[in-house]
Amino acid sequence: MKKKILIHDIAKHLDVSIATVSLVLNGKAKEMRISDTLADRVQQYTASVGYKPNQLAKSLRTGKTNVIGLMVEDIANPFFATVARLIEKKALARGYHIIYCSTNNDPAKAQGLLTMFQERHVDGYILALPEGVGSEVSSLVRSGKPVVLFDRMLPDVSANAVVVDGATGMYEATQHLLTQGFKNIALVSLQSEQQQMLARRQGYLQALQEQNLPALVHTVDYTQEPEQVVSQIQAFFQANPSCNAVLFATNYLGVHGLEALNRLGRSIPKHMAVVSFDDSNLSRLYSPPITVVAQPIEAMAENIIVTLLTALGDPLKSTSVTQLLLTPHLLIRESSIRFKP
Amino acid sequence: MKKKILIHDIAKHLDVSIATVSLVLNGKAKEMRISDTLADRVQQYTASVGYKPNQLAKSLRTGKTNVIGLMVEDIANPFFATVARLIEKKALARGYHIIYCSTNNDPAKAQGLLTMFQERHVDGYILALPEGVGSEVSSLVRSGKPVVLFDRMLPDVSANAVVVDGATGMYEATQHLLTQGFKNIALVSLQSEQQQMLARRQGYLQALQEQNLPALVHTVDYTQEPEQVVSQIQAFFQANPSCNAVLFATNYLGVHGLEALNRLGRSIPKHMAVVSFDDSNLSRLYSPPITVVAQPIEAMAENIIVTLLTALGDPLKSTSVTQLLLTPHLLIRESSIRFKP
DNA sequence: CTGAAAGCGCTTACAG
DNA sequence: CTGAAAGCGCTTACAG
Repeated sequence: MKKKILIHDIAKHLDVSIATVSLVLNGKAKEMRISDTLADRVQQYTASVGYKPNQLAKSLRTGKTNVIGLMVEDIANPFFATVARLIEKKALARGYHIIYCSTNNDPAKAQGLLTMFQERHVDGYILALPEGVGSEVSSLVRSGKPVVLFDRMLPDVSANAVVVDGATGMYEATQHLLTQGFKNIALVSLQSEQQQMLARRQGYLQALQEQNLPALVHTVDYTQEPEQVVSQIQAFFQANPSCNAVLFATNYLGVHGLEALNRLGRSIPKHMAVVSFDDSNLSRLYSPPITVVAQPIEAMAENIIVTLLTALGDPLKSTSVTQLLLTPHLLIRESSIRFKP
Repeated sequence: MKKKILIHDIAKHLDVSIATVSLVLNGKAKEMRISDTLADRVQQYTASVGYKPNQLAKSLRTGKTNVIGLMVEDIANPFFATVARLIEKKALARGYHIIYCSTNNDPAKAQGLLTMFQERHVDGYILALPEGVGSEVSSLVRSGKPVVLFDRMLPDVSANAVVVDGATGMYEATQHLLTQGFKNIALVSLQSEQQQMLARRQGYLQALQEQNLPALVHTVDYTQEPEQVVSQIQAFFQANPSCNAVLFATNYLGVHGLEALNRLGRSIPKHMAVVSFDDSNLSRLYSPPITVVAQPIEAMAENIIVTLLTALGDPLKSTSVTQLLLTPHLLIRESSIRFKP
């Protein structure tokens, strides 16, 4: 770590003005008709001494930080972790860095983090938010800041969004179970009015309705301890002995649901057919392997970052809102195939 | 989003000098003997208008950003994701924010990210690094920046570190298998000279040596595609038919190793006893549940953040280096219990 | 107790 | 083509 070298030092050494150095470094040499010879000398020298402009000063002056704020529900959730990793990679390739935060689905925390992002002057926002922060996001969007919602939209908020068509995903998953001959299909979902949860439930309900079959929905309070969640799901299965197929609306529920079935000694798919939302190592390697509605994570990440960069590109064009609905795909595995003894 | 309000605005409105406002806001009112009455007025007013100082300007001036750079191998790896979430939470409670990055174990990428952290003027560094960046880290430490290495140390680098005693963890795991009566125990590890990998292997070797039993180590090239990793492990098992117990040195290897055993139709623990490093949902819920060497993640996160904050507190005390070796614990599950027909 | 002023390190009109 | 100067928004000696 040598002493930090400043633009002033390099200007002095090269015997040119600070402006010249700055202009060259910011690619405005041509524009300002600085001679190629001089520009080259500046480039050479700055590279040789490894000069790095102070980003703080630069940001203060230009109002740009090259930082994107990314808010997820829980960074330790494999779905969000994978999206985060892909976004980070793609953003980095475009010169942007990512600050992550987990909201844990707490609106107060999400609000605090939103404020923090503003204080840090992030250039753009990528958000998977809990309910109850609609007005904050609306004013953020109105202020002209590039915002992309993902995983879930917010009711009454007109912002860019990249989400998966959970309704169709669940509709197809339910139809698949029906085709297999199951008639008593339950849905285990969250006690949440989040848009993506409603959509998933909606797909399930529609498929059953079309066949005039009864629905059976159990919602779990996710603020409880994991242990409680498991026993709650256990109790639900015990209270509904005729139910022989179940859809878990999130991978979080899938994990705890499998544990519950385990404890009850119900074998899959013999006693209970299972489909979960989100693919994972667990689903793939479980015995039997679990059928899942897989989200197109790579495509989500790509679309999120492209949408955000577009908005960053023309801040004035913020009047037009892009909302993308990506199609998930059903990965059929053993857990949902009708058991033939 | 109203117009951004500045310290100048509030000074004018209160008819005091900018300095007064700044001093009060930074808790130096007493020190500068500003009257309580005035101080209160300032507090009241700034709170009422929701004034937030521009962090960029503040940082430029003070040289402090309240940002900590966290570098992990892969944020989508459950171990690192969990550590990251805990660190984020604990840091936030102390007023620090986290920037994460994944190195993917690539020294060039790690080096680039290190430079980026410096450009962003992070106040402190929390690093799980690949091999080959020792000199960069050494000069960082020498420059007086607070650094905490975790998960793995770097050879010849004298820096704060919080790591798990993998040697003991693996030693105990191997002993457990020996106690169960297994004599042909293999280790599947990574083609890597990273310190924590060497330690884990070392624990395994020592346990076998004490019993005069032969070791059987297979190392996997982790830069390959997942599919290749699986088939490589498969081939290893096929080439060593007498091997009836295996230790996987990371959860990444555990996942692929289970897949390999699956494909070979080897049942656990009947044909092959299994122990993996790192606990996970998969290990817990697998059939049979997998015995693991679990890292004390919560304790790691706490010690990391405390060590870093201590270093941030007295930058001069950077002469003393804290290196913590935490003890992992063996969670014995069915996968390693000698099969009794 | 308080105000005027320098300075953190940069970018960018503006005038030559 | 290039230089002097203002200004991004703050903090903090320094002088009163």
